[in-house]
Amino acid sequence: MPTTEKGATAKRGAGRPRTAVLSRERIVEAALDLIDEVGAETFSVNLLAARLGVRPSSLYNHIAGKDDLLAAVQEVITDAIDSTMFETQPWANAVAGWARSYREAFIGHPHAIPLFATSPVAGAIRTMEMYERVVHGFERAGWPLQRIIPAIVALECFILGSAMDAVAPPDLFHPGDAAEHVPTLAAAFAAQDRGNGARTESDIAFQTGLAAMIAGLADRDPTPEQRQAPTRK
Amino acid sequence: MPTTEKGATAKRGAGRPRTAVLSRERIVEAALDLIDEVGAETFSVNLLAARLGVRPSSLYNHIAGKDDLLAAVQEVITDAIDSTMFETQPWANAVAGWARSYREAFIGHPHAIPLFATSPVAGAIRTMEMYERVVHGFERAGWPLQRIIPAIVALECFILGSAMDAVAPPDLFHPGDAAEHVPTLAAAFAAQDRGNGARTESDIAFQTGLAAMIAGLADRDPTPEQRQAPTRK
DNA sequence: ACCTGAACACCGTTCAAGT
DNA sequence: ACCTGAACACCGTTCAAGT
Repeated sequence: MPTTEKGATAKRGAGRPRTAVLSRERIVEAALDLIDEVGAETFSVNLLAARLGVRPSSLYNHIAGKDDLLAAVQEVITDAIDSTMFETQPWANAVAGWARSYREAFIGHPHAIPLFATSPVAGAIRTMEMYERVVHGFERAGWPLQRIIPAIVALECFILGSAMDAVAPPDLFHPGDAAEHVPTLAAAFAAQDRGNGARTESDIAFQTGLAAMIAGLADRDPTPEQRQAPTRK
Repeated sequence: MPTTEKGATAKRGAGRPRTAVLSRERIVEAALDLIDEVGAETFSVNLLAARLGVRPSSLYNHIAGKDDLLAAVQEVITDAIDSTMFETQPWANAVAGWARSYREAFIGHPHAIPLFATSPVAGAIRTMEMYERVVHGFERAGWPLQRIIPAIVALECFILGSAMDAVAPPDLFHPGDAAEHVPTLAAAFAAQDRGNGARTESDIAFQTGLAAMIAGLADRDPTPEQRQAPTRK
């Protein structure tokens, strides 16, 4: 309903309209909505144009092409990641909060994950600023400078992998008919800890892995802060 | 060179050839080769047909469609994952070896990772057998049954995320022109531990994260085996 | 400046017609 | 049974023509 403002339903003839019906912002917004609805592989420029009530060729007055459009969509998503906790909280808490926010930003747009996990962040200034805060948080916690980037990259690998997992069809590896051939797997599957509340299996695996990774990172490279205040219960 | 056997260069007329020029196996093999070469998004059925010296419609005598073809390609890749170490080695060593093999199987076919990370493994019997071995290895190491699946899922999230990272363009987050605005990030980037040998930044991040995760998992849920023989140096 | 409309070379898939 | 060839409804993109 937000796309209809004033008589956008009437057919437009050729030529420049009195007031522009498109803008880069409106296009990027609609693209993200469409990706969320139909998925990255179903998404197409033609489909987006139809959704905007416009000819496909019209979009090229505002975007350089599909790649340019997808890069803009990516920035919208990463803008939702909260990294301010690195300025206020102890290291382990900040990492945990940032990781959760990071994962949730991509879970909010599930279909976009495989689209962006491998594409570069060329010139995304706000994304850089996020990393600045994160690195600074590690530094203040006493981490030796040369080990910060590998630790952050490792965390991101886990976070993005977890976001993909959260989006995958549930019970991806359910033994099903083959249960007799793989009895131990079937038993572990049936017995698995599913938590007590609204947490999904993917949420539980994420918490398990995140806690393990933070503990392992802190343990392997202990800092004064970590030694005096181990945050795991 | 393995695709040319006997005069496959000559043009074929219409009608059934004396000996079949295609087979499901040959098609799947060629599809994986083509994905490796041109990437998942450039890959197309038409392109594959051209590579096989055949009309696109010919493929549909052997495959049900593109989805069926990609599922078959996926099984070829996962077959390369070695999980036998769970039958011979202590838990931490087995997990580390399996994880490395898992990551390498996907790194061997980089362009296939985003293609398969979210798609189901419907009826892939050999994949199930791998999980049977892995779960059994956890069980023998003393893991409580209900915690095994979440731990394995967490490991897989990290492994697949790491494989994607290994494939991404290097220095994805290099500050570049923005170095002045993000001085701490720039310093950490310049100082980062790049190892001494042929290891890439992605390899180092993987080893960092894997060691942390294994240590964290063992520490959080200690088993007799882990307590008596901590394998981290 | 910003939209339409026609065109281009693609894409995955179907199906009748050949042998 | 297994390939060709023509056809279908798509895809991303370009560009002249309108206003």
